[in-house]
Amino acid sequence: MYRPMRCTVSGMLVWERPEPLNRPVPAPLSRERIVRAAIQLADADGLDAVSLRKVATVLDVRPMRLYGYIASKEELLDLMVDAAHAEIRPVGNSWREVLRSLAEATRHAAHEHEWLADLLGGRPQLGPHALASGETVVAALGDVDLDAIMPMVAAVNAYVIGAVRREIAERRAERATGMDEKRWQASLGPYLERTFATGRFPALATVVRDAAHLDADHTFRIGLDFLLDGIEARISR
Amino acid sequence: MYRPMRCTVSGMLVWERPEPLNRPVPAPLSRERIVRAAIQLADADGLDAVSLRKVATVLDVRPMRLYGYIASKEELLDLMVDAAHAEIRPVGNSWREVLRSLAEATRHAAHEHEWLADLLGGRPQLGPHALASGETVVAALGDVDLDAIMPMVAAVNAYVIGAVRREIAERRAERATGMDEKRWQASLGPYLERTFATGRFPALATVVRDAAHLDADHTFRIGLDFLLDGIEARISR
DNA sequence: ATCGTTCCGATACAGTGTATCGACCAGTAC
DNA sequence: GTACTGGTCGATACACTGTATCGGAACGAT
Repeated sequence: MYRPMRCTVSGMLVWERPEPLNRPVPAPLSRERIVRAAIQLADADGLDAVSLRKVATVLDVRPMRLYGYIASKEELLDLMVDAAHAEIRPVGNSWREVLRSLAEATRHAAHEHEWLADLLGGRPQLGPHALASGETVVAALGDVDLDAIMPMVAAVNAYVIGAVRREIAERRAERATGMDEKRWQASLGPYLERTFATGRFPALATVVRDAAHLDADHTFRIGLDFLLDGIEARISR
Repeated sequence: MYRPMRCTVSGMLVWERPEPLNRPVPAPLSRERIVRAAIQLADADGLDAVSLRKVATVLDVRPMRLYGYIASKEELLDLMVDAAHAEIRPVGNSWREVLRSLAEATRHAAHEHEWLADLLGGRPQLGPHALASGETVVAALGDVDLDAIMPMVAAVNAYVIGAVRREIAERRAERATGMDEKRWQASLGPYLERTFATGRFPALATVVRDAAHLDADHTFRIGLDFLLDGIEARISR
């Protein structure tokens, strides 16, 4: 930017040298661009692929430049999580609809950004978009007893975080083994089979072998229904 | 070990040289010792303090030695989590007692090993101790409909994971700010106050300011009660 | 004694987050 | 025009990470 044009490469005068084509004024840096670049990397190759150097490279900038906008990598991760919260917009008329919508929207966001599962619940979420989600939910719970609101929302959030984490963890495990051998029987099936064959976990073996296996959607919704039913029972008491 | 004793340091003959004092045969390496060392580091300084080099140093061993016992750092973390599951021994006679015990025991373990909160739910837990916990729980649920067991346990586990994560995250935030300024009003209180003063989150502000604030124990138990109530309603239907 | 074979672990590599500080800039005074 | 100054920016450096590689030592067989 401040650098003087001392680049008379190969002796050509300015008049002969063609205008540099693809060197428009690089869009000025901003937290938003940084976070977008980081999210793009994380979406593509997972959270481990997010390094300040790679982010800087994507933005065609030197790494230390980023420290003008964020104080540490952790802050960048916080910003990423808050950006994800921008996509979580619960809707609904009753408290039950809103809480269910909150849960589904969070799960949906984690499906689109698997790295979110690694970050959710890891640090307090106080960014503007997270607070906006909270505001929407709480506002829709206007007819609920004031002291009951926090516990309700906290419980639903806790359930969602745990459920989504396990879901994503399993999805990754299946991808890691199942990609190689079509069915995820590859290494987990046999391993469990062998382990159960030892007879040390008879009850567990029975459940895993004989009980109905629900898919991820149903499992999530059943747990959520448990919770919402329990909440309903308590607040209408 | 195989190295010949070529260390006639300073020319003293064997007869004059004192026996090396604190060099007993180093207890033979084992996964258990490695995991214990890793847990010791994590308990003391958090998960980030666990590096293969530091673990090796604690065991007075060269880093690459560890790869004879584990294939990657990730495996070490898996072993740590399974070791933690050894301390999770749910008890109880009814399904409700057992599930509550499972939840409380998991929470207790995470309080003693905060790093557990970072790892819980991050990967499928299939180690022997984790399976043993599962076996205990499932065995105590013998009188419950077979197809209902998995969803029940999964829901409780999901809730616990999310609740514990948030709890530990908040505890850390309080420690980080509160240690410096006695009360955690240090930076969060004022920040929230300022944010709410903008009037953009009126409903949230009302709840945070006017609603009763429960402590961590109550919050956890209330959410758990919601869930258990909901489960009870469904299975006795 | 010599040759394979095996396996251990020192070294090396490619990468990380970030502290430091020299270089360079605009602005001011003369 | 020149000299100085105050402040900012980012190249370099540092300490550290997980792990691939492969020279060489140890051992069994010939």
